[in-house]
Amino acid sequence: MPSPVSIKDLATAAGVSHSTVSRAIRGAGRVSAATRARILTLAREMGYYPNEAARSLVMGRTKTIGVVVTTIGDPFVTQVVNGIEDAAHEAGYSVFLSSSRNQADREMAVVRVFRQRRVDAVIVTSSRVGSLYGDALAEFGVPIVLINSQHEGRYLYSIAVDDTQGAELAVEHLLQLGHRRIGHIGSETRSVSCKRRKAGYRQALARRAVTPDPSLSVLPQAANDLSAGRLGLEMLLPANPSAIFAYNDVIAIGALLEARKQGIAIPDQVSLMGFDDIEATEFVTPTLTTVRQPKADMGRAAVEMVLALLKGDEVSNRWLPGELVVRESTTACPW
Amino acid sequence: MPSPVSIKDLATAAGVSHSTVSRAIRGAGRVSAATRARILTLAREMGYYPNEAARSLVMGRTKTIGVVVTTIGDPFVTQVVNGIEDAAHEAGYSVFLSSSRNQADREMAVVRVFRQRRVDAVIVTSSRVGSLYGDALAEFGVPIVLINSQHEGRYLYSIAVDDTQGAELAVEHLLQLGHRRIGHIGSETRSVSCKRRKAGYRQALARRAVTPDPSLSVLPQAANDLSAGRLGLEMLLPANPSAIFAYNDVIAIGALLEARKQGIAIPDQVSLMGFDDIEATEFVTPTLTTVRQPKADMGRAAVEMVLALLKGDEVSNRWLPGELVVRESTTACPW
DNA sequence: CACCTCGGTACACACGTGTGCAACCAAACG
DNA sequence: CGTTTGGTTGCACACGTGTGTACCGAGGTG
Repeated sequence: MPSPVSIKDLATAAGVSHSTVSRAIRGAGRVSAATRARILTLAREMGYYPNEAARSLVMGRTKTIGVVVTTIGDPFVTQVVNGIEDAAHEAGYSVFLSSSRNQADREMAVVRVFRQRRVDAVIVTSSRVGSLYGDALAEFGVPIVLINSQHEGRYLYSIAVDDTQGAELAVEHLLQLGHRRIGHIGSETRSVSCKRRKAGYRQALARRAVTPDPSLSVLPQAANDLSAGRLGLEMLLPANPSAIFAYNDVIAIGALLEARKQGIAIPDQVSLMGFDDIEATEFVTPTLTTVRQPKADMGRAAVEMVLALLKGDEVSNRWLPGELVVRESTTACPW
Repeated sequence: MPSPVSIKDLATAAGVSHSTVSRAIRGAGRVSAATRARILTLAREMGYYPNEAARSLVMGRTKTIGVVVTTIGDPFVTQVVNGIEDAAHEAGYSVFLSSSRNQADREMAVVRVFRQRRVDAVIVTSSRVGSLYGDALAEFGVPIVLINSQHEGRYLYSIAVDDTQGAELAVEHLLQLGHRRIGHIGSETRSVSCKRRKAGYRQALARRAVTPDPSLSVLPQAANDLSAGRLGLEMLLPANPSAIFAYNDVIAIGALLEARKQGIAIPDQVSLMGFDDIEATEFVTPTLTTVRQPKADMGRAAVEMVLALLKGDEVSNRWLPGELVVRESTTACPW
């Protein structure tokens, strides 16, 4: 286990002072081309890699972004992190990944670790960002960007999908297929974005002068998983919808499974749409029509925002548009 | 943007030297209980968080693990990273996440970054670990643990699922259901584990004295995705199997979709199994019987191995057992 | 020739923390 | 009271890197 070669080792080997080496490596400063070339080849030969810890210490920055996720298992989070990592890598930043599991103690621990590590910025995906947690983050004093957060704060910046526009897109698609009795299954656990998607649903109906039927809009009391979709479908059936727009894909898939169980043909009897475009939409039968969230783009946008904030630029929150993805679960209204 | 409070600020505030503060914080060393308590409460009040970069510099370790994945999008990788992050967090380590995307230049860049950051160890998930890449990693001089790698090296440590045992489990399940003509769809792109699973398939058959039919074992020339499964099913149909064991879940789902397209009822006409237990197995219809890889456990095991290696312990490679998960896609042989 | 300029280099300090060693102090002991 | 002892604390250095400043030599100019 040979200890890594330091800038001093390199300096002695090259017969110069360590400061000359530093300038040669960084490319900045007045170093003769000859010396510079000699140092660079020597560095390669000796396998010199500048110690980022030391560099961070003197520069007062770590070139590091802390990313908090509730759980990496969430297929949505996964793609966002993908985009974050990609953009961070390009900008020369590294990513610390930590999951909070929605546990208060874990959240506090993550903040503490990030403070100790002196991350230059923090990106939080899909979290509630409880008040306690948010305060701790804000007091931290580094740029914080939230992605699809349920939190609306003054000192926090955010990137999110345009829930209203996305929902309008979805419902407009159903309207164009001739549907008029369009049901909506909401989500209790994600109230902010749920409210926005419901607003989009209403606006799309209003634009076509379809009077909304309250019995066509349900809010199952269940966790944000398949069961909410199953329950939602049951609640919706008495209202006799020809199409259903679910809050998200998981709920839509839950409704799909329940429909199959009850012998309801999708899309022949009822058209069905979700929101998010998770991977599983392609695995179910029929494949699920949905509104794609530009997940990787949202991750990239978060990094861009972080970089702008670090540069001291003024930035404002961004809402990225959703994109309609038509698959097999929607078809013309049979009536 | 107040710059973070340093150990010196705390020392002046407490009226002691910074070394006393250091000892008080770390708990080690001879400091009177009174002074210690005073410093600790003061630290809390002033919001002091020890700078890990400085600590790393003087301690010669970073309490950091570099994790390389091909892509975070892979649902398998996701769960492994989950386990890694969890175990690392418990041990006081932080995780640098980087994706290589199976691109040589990215792989080299990742190694370079990890060297600069002086990570204490590296964990690599599901990679080919090309020779170039592997050499660069080995020269790095820190413990390296591979998870489900296709690479067999002398200086590299590894954690993997027991492919042979898992495949035996799968085929034994089908045999118990009365199947005798059991087909197998392999994967070209992951030759090492594919070979092992095929061996397990053969051994299970041999134990029940079922003579293997070569036409029941196919190796579609396709990427490791749904299309391989579709192609595999087509290749297998002429051999008239009553059950199929696919190399993994994605391939099995591909076969499932193709079967539906061709009007073949699963499981009534043909039983179907995968391997891995990815999330989508619960979303397809029928839900997919499979062999679960203990993904999170594999991640945790990798961290344990890393910690042992850092302690200087002798360690040996580990194969974790797969676990049979029976769902709807398998049933008794109809013949 | 003296002076100035400018490119190249070294010296010294700083960043924040851990730690060996010496110094100090109080108490106990002779 | 002097000495020893043991527990607290400070001093100084180290870790690896960036950078302001000074030094030095060469070349140009008056």
